[in-house]
This record gives sequence, structure tokens and C-alpha cells, in this order.
Amino acid sequence: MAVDTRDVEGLARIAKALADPIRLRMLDMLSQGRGCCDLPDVCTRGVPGEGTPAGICVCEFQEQFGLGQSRTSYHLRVLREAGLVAEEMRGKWTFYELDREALGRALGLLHELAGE
Amino acid sequence: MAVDTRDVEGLARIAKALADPIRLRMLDMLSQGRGCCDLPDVCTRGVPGEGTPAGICVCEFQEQFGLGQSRTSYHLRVLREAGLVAEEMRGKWTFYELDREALGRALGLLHELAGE
DNA sequence: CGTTGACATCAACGTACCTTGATGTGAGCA
DNA sequence: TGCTCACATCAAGGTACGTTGATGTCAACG
Repeated sequence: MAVDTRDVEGLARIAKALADPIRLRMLDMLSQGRGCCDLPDVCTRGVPGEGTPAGICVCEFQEQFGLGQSRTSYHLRVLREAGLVAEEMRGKWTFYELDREALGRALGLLHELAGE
Repeated sequence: MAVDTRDVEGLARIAKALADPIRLRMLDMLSQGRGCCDLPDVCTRGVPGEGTPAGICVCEFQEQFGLGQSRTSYHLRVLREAGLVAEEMRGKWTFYELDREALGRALGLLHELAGE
């Protein structure tokens, strides 16, 4: 077997996180890295902490996909628990950032599994 | 958005097919391409049709993973319906083969989505 | 302090998924 | 023809997943 059994379990968990159009588009949005925010009256101003946060805040996902708050939060949690995104809390906002390394590892395993 | 909406739907369906350890190991086994069969008294002999079949027959998946017949058939069907494997029927045996191109396309999309 | 805004989490519901045993199908052999 | 073998498919059950509305938490602002 080309791929270790332990890897297979982890890969399956990541694939499960990828198995939803909303979450794929969230990842796509994150990979574009177009920081947060263009929206007025939201997290553009008043973000405490040093410098501009790297990720995208929850409100922008909601806005972008027209999702309810709970639904948005749920899908972000799935991505977080799969280790595909990291969260950074700033004041009352939460910013999500793509973990490119984790995604890269998963893709590497898939390539290995596909026989290069 | 880097990835087309239509692609996202297809990619989600493929990711769903990948979201199970058994199916990942099946794909792994297929990518090894170690034809069928080393087992005695099974599809080694008596396969009608021209030449040696390219894929792996169902009985070998059963043997390899210790799965029931129905369960084996179910997971192979999921992979087939996702377009990741192709089936070739020979006499009373069915041989499954990895569709490397389909898997490659999915991986390409994922790379694109990950921002290269 | 009390309020508000951003978000997480819970509870409930419908749906899809996975497993198992039973039944169906079609090829090959006697 | 009748049997068997390899496999597909069905039916029923449990479990996980996705959606929605309600409630909880915590920071910022007055």
C-alpha cells in the first residue's frame, strides 16, 4: 500500500470537510486572500490588536454567500476541525485564515495515492 | 472566485466519494495497478475475453479488506458513480480500474482552489 | 452596569450515508 | 435444464450530516 493507514483516516476526514460546495467556496475565497473587508460599517474599522488581521471575518462569508449566521458558523467550524483553517479572534470579530500547509499535505497524500 | 461554480459542485461530489477510509484504500490499491489476481481458485483462471483484464476484481477487494460482498459492492458503486473508477465485465467477474484522468482533474481543481 | 453587535453553540428536524441480510441476475459448468 | 458462483441491488436499521431558530458568551460602547 502506497499510503499509510493512519494517513488514510486523516485524509478521509479532510475529504469529508471538502465534500460540500459551500465549504469549497469558502476555501476558495480564503485562498484568494483578499483580506477583510470592503464592507462599510463592519470589521473594517475598530479592529483592536496589532496590524491588519490576515484572514476573513465571518460576517463577510455571510454577506458573500447569503447564508444565515448559524449556518455560516457551522461550516467554518467543520473546516476548522478538519484543520484546514485557523481562527484569529480580534475584539468581537473572528477572522479565518487558510492553512495552506495542511491543505498542501492533503493534496500531497492524494497525489501519492493517485500514483503521482 | 478562482474556481467555477459548476466545478465546485463536481468537486464536492468527488470529495464525498473520497471521504471514506475504505474507498481511499480501494483507490490506493487500484493505483498500485497490481492486476488481478494472486489468489488461487479465483479470477486468475478462466477469464474469457482478450488478454488480461486491466483492473482488480471485486473478490480481491473483499479478500483484501475482509468486507462483506454487499458492502464491497456498495463502495465500488460510490466510486463508479463519482467517475473515479471504470468497470470492465468479464464473464462472471467484474474488474475495476482507476480513472487516473478523472482523479487528476479533481486534484488540479483542488490545487487551483488552494491557490497553486 | 446595561445594551448591542458578532459570533458560538444547542436542540430539533429532515435527509443522506453506511452497514447488514435477503433477493435478483446473468455467466459458466454439469 | 438445473445448479453454482460472482456480483448487483433492495429493504431496513442505525448513525452522521446540514439547516433552522433559539439561547449563550463575550467584547465594545454608552
